[in-house]
Amino acid sequence: MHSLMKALKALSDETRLRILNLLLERECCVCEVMQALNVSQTRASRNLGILYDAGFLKLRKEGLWSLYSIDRDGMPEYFTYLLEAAKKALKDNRLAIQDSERLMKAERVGPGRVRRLRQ
Amino acid sequence: MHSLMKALKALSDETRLRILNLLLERECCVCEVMQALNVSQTRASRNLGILYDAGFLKLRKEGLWSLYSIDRDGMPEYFTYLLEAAKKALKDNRLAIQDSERLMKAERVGPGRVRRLRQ
DNA sequence: AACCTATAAGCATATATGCGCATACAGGAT
DNA sequence: ATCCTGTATGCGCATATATGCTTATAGGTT
Repeated sequence: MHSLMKALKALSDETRLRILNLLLERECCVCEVMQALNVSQTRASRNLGILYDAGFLKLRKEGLWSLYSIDRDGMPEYFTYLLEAAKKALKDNRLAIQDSERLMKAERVGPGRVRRLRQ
Repeated sequence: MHSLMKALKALSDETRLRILNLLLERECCVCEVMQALNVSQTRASRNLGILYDAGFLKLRKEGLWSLYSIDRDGMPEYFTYLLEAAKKALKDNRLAIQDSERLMKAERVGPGRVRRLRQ
């Protein structure tokens, strides 16, 4: 039950649902998430970490980048039901759609260069 | 997304998962829940209310009793996935099994008489 | 009417959560 | 080695959450 509670807590947050929405499309690094959601680096990293701890994500390091993706093989069977529910609920969500669009334009550069690009 | 978040928040609590476990078996009144979980009246009532507000339960009044049950027809489609996940995760849970056993012995009497029965 | 009884709601309090700021850490480049 | 860059973490603060105690409400009984 503890694992389920942790998973549910992890999902019951707007930021993290939005992140999940991105990762349901493809693997992302922290800097892509922060661009797509338009949130701070701290916020992106923290919430990815929470989803990771809950068991939804796996992490792959590539040079400087931390690449997160959904850990379909590693997670308990019943997590799939939770993902399915999230998928259904996010399908027509305005915010989630916007995020997905911004993800397409996002570049794999970190906060430093993002800051510069914005000026 | 707001509805999903509310649903997930409602489920991400031990007391409420235990309550859901009972209601997956059958309709219950508040006093039966408090006996099965061995918690205070306030706690049983509050958490039933939270599950109700989130959209999982329906309420039927019968005399003094408030009878809560899972609202399969009234809830959004994707809630079923959440219930399915909870069901799977609770299946072998020690606490949940104990609760179910105590539910069988519970009587449809409120806190007043429960207190007296215990002496 | 007065009195029980089952449930809900207000209030106070302890604990948990989310976030930004600043800083630490680690891989690459020079 | 130093410097830059992407990510993670400690700290403090504001807000949210869960719970018990007490009180209110409403149906039943006598």
